[in-house]
Amino acid sequence: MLDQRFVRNNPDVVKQAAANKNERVDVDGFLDLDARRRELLQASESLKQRRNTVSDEIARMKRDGEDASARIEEMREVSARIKGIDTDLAGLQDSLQSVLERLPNIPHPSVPVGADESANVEVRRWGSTPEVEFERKAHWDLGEDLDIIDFQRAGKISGSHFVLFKGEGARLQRAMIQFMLDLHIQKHGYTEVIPPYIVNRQSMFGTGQLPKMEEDMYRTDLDDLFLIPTAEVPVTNMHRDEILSEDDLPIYYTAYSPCFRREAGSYGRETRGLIRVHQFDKVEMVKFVRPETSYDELETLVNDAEEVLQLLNIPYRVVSLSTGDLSFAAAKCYDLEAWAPGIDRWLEVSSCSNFEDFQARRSGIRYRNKDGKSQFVHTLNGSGMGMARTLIAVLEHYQTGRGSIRVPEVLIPYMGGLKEIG
RNA sequence: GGUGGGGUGUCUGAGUGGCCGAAAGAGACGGUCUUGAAAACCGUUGUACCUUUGCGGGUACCGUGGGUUCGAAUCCCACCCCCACCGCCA
Repeated sequence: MLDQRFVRNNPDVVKQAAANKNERVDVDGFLDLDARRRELLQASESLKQRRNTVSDEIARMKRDGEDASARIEEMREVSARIKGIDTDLAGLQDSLQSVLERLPNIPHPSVPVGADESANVEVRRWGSTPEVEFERKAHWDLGEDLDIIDFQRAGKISGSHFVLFKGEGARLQRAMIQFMLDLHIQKHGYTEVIPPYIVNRQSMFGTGQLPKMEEDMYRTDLDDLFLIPTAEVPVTNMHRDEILSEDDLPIYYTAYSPCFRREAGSYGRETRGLIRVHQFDKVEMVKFVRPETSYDELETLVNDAEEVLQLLNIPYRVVSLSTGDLSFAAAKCYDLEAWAPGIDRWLEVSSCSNFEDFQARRSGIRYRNKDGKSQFVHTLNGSGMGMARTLIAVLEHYQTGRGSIRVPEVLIPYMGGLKEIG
């Protein structure tokens, strides 16, 4: 959420930011409501001041045994007027709030301006795919041939775009999760958490999924709870409505969780196999930091994510998302795209974002600085990595001419010494 | 699901209709003392919003939302959350 006063004083900045993010917002309507609100507020507050003064007077008169009935009668009227104004005011506040919570975050000046992903800028590239003398298979064929991924039965159990991993496929996935968590905990200094995977409405609002993305999430109607689309939600909300001490910062958390996404209306493009599924596993990293450090923290966050791919020896590129591709809450975002040689394309396997104080303001995450003043922290998060797609890259990259999959060096200990699948 | 207890500021915790934005303690910050530190003592210390060029002025906030009242942290209603016990399920 943006600061209301900031919107009032910088309407053009907000409009431009929204336009660059392809969001339709009614900033002028907001300014209108905002002006009317202040007018009513002043009226209400000066009446309340009068009421408070006279109420004190009434109290005094009663103590002194004087007759206060005339004043009481007068205040009865004043209170009625206040009530009327406050009702209107509450309506205005609601409208104002709903505009405000739909205003997207302002992109950082370093973010390339552009309509969509075609304006994204490649920042760097790492690794290479060795030439092979055989035709590489796509992961869906590898998965079926080796009997480690079962799309058919997943469809029967749950529906299309669900997956079932089996045998060494399941173990490989678990090994990757374990490896990533250990890396972030031991080498990068993150604290592991296992959060709830089902969260309430307020948590979804805090990180910015609501109100915009309600259609994209699974909800339990009876309790009005949501299945998390990413561990970012529960982990960021750990410190909702808290005031942290400056000494606590920065805070780094990493969490494994399954992620649930309805992906309403997003099919049609190539989404076969594991590319876009309703449930996948992910290791997430979340940071709470002092504002002045957040862009440096973003860089190290990306580096932490990159190291996963480097250790897996998967070629990838780092892309700075353009304004049009940037999510609602993000001020800046780098995607990590791994190369999948079987399907011959780059796959987004990680997204690392700085939200600045956008999420913190929505969810009341502050810290007390050295001067004793409380202010909003900056929050960041990044995947390290998203499992299904990273698995695609591993399968397609490590396949052999014999149809088997070599186990990446770093995963062998996590696979009980197994060096090859199939 | 039932019964009982409870949600107050950064924290602990008092307060049951007006003099309560709220005692007390802790913490934090500043000072005195000290070679330095600790202790002791003194002082300061909530947030948001409106208004003002500034000094300042004002309003609201005691889980959330309503209600009663001239006036609510305090009384009434509903809801949410936490704790304990019981029931049910694993």
